Amino acid sequence: MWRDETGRSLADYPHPSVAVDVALLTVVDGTLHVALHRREGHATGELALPGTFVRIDERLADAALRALRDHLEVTGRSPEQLRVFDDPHRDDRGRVLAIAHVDLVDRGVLPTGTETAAVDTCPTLAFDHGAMVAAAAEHVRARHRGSPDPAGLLGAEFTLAELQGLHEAVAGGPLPKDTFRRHVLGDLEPTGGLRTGVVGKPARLFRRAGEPGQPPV
Amino acid sequence: MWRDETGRSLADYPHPSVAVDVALLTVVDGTLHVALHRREGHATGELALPGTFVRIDERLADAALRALRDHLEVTGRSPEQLRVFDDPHRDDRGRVLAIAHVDLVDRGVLPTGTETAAVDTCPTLAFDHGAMVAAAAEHVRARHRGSPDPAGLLGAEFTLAELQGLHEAVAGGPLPKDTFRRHVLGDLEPTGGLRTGVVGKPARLFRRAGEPGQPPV
DNA sequence: ACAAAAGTGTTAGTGTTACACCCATGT
DNA sequence: ACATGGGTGTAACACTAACACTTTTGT
Repeated sequence: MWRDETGRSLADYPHPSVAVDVALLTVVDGTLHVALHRREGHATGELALPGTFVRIDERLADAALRALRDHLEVTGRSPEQLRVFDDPHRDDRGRVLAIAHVDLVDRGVLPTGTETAAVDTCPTLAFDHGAMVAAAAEHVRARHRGSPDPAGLLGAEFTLAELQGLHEAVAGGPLPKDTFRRHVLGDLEPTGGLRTGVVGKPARLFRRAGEPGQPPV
Repeated sequence: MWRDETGRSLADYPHPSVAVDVALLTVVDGTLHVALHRREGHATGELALPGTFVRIDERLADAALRALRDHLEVTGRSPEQLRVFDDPHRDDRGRVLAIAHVDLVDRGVLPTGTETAAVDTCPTLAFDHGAMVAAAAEHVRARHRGSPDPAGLLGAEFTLAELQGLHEAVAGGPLPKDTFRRHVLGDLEPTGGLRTGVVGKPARLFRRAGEPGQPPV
């Protein structure tokens, strides 16, 4: 264990606690929602993002996964770091830095009954979690403007209509059909399959370019 | 002071220390450089970014300013948060999370004799500071692709040639003159002044649109 | 036959790139 | 006069947005 010239280790100096919070976004009824839970312990009953304190030997990503597991019973995702929230009074238990994370998942990975709220009409949340939700929504919206289904919600194969539905839900409004198709087509390749069975012309299936599927001959 | 049900405060739980590090970028000889210093105390003699531990009641921005003042004698800037570096073994004194920051300043604000290194051919640095420099360079390059002189290095008035020189230094390569002018012209307004005295046609002076100068009648 | 959904042709407008050239000044 | 650096005209090309249309299915 390292000691400084006065014999103290790093932990002997007073320093902020560190928490992670995760804005787990999902699409419900065609609009972007965030998964919430009701706090127990401190601030009992308030709606909040799943979060936890970072243990001394834990990576941020692992702490974020632990928060999702403990508060929402969700596993196996990979939240992305957003930024640090550092208002000295954001938590009245003491000085706590919070590192906000985001991820976007299919509704199916949330246990039935999980509480969610639309990101654009979010109720008051504990701490500064409202600001985190806003930052998270802005983040995923920016990513979805740049590439088709960056979070891989749709699985390996999907139709252009399914993809457009997802992007409209994320963006929070309708997108023009023809422009949207031509915009994303460059990043997709047809699998050759068709989605059939419903009324209307069968839709071609696509996958993101450069993914498994048939490897090139 | 808040206590949990076992009578402990937050500080009684073992938790990571938190540091800030600042990649202070500047332009030297037409290329993007980063200001460095030689460490004293732990890791004596190694080249590193200016950094410091965050005090328990201090905001990240204030800690970053303190690091700049103590290690580089630079004051009055406003570094921007980049992201958290959290490898558990990045500091052999114990568990230390580092929140990297960036800023871009005129060479003139650095005391003469300040050590700098070109970001693209950076020597080995202490901790994971090499990765921070790479992230910082990518960040300012992205910002400079989007708007003219976002850091305000050039002051209130400048010619298009001066602006282009700055952007070429940041980008790390030449930019086509005519395209560059037309690209930035939408975000600038002419002040009416001319830069004269040197050989060649006098250059018009510009300012960023929506800044002091003459207020509209 | 008809509704529903997929998919395309076309056009107008806008932005990008690069070539070439003209303009105003100091020496 | 001429070198130096500032500034612009123009044409090819690509991208975007919107309209209207054709195609292929289930009922």
